[in-house]
Amino acid sequence: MNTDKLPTRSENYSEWYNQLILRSELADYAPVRGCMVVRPYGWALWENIQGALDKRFKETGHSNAAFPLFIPMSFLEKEKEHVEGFSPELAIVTIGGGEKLEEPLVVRPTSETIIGYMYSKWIKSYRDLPVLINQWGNVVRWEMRTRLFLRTLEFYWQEGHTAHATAEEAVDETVRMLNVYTDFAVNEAAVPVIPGRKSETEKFAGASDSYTIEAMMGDTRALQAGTSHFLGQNFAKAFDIQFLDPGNQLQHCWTTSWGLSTRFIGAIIMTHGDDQGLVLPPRLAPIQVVIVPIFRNDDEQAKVMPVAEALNRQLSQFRVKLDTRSEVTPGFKFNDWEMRGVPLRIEIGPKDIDNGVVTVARRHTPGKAGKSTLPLGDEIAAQVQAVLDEIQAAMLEKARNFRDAHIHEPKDYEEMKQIVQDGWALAYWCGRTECEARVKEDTKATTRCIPLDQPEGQGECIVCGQPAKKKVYFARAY
RNA sequence: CGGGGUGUAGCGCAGUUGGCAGCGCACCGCGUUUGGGACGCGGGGGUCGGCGGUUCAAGUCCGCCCACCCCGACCA
Repeated sequence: MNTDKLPTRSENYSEWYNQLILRSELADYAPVRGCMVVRPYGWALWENIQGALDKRFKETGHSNAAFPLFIPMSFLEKEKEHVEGFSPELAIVTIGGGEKLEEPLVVRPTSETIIGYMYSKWIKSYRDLPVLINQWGNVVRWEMRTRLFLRTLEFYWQEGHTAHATAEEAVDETVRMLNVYTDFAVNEAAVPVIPGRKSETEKFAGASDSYTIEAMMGDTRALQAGTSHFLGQNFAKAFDIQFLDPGNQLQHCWTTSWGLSTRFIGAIIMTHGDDQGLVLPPRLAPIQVVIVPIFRNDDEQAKVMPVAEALNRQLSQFRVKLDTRSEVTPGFKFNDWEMRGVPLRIEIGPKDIDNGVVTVARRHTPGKAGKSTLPLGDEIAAQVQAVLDEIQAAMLEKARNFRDAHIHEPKDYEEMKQIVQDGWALAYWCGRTECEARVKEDTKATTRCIPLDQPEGQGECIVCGQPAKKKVYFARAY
């Protein structure tokens, strides 16, 4: 076990991130470059993310299904922008069972094409619509530069694919699912994302419009934490997804797709983590409460352990762990569980038992300020629930304050160049690609999103000074 | 693909003039410890990235290859 301190975020943010993932056992490097193994602790976190999202998908009328990993190469080529966007990063199978394949198979980078193909078989009538399907799975994109969780060659995600009779319905669906992601991010992960629309250059290959939730990481860089795309009739036309409307007219469907991946784990790490390690939101943490018994000798052990075990049972409604390891000291355990981000630690020793209490330590509030005592007794589970709720709320508020403290509205282009070095700039933008490109050239910052909750305004583009109606966030991104 | 770098125990590294393969952490055993990262003693673990060459002798010198990392380019 590595007992050295982590690098601090200020001395080396990316080393802090990498080492924290390895040491907390969320994930490990696989033998293939750019691939990761999601370890049990990381997968448990992902399962909790899945559960929170899947519930919301079901509540909004979606069903899960599973489509194949392999896609005929020709499918990708049917939608021009789609193939242009994805061809540089495809993994392609050319041999199967020792025989050269008639047609190469792409390992799916995303499933619009194969699902579009199936939808064209299934959809004949307006009565078949809407089709609302989600799939949980893995995809492969041969990225050049990879980072654990943020950008790996293979990653796990969900991808929703829907087909509708009208553009309005499809747009509504796109925005509905963006709102589902926002609700999940804010209320489950305590990640205060900003929902908005992507610019033409930043949108998904093949989409008419892409929407995103953008999150600010602890180094102020932006992370696209989930996306929802209005695909127009692009894929419906490429794959002949057609239906007869009530007037017996043949029409193309309007489709959407939306996805959120294991990248979101990176968002949680970098939104809440501190120099001591992970800080996980109670609603998603694989272990919500850890109980650390403390004793010096057999007599004290005999006194403490039955109480600790009884408490463990009393808290069975939570994801609770009783740390019975005898080979490490309590001090080691405190640091160990803090590094792993467990939201609430309960210490129970002879002194506590004498006083009829347990000591609780809140992960998100380091040191003595986060410690208090709770009386042992029938009320303890309700009190623990209250503390977890309080932690969840405090984490969201802290992240929101950090975000808002690093968003500025520049008065001119010079000021904007300064702002994006350590924050996000919110400014009017004329909508032209040239202005985006100039900002990227000058600062490495890109447009992140055009936030949805803004009134139509009148302003001047921060770059060129021409009339602009909408503000956009500029930031350096992962 | 261009520039730079690194490959020696699970991890981090040392290895001098070519001459027995080492150190710290981790791991295993025993004992003492245990309210904020304990300590002692004992122990296990190696294709020195690969192939070839020079040599009595190669981790060390030479050649070729491979992998990975950093910067750039590229990119949901």
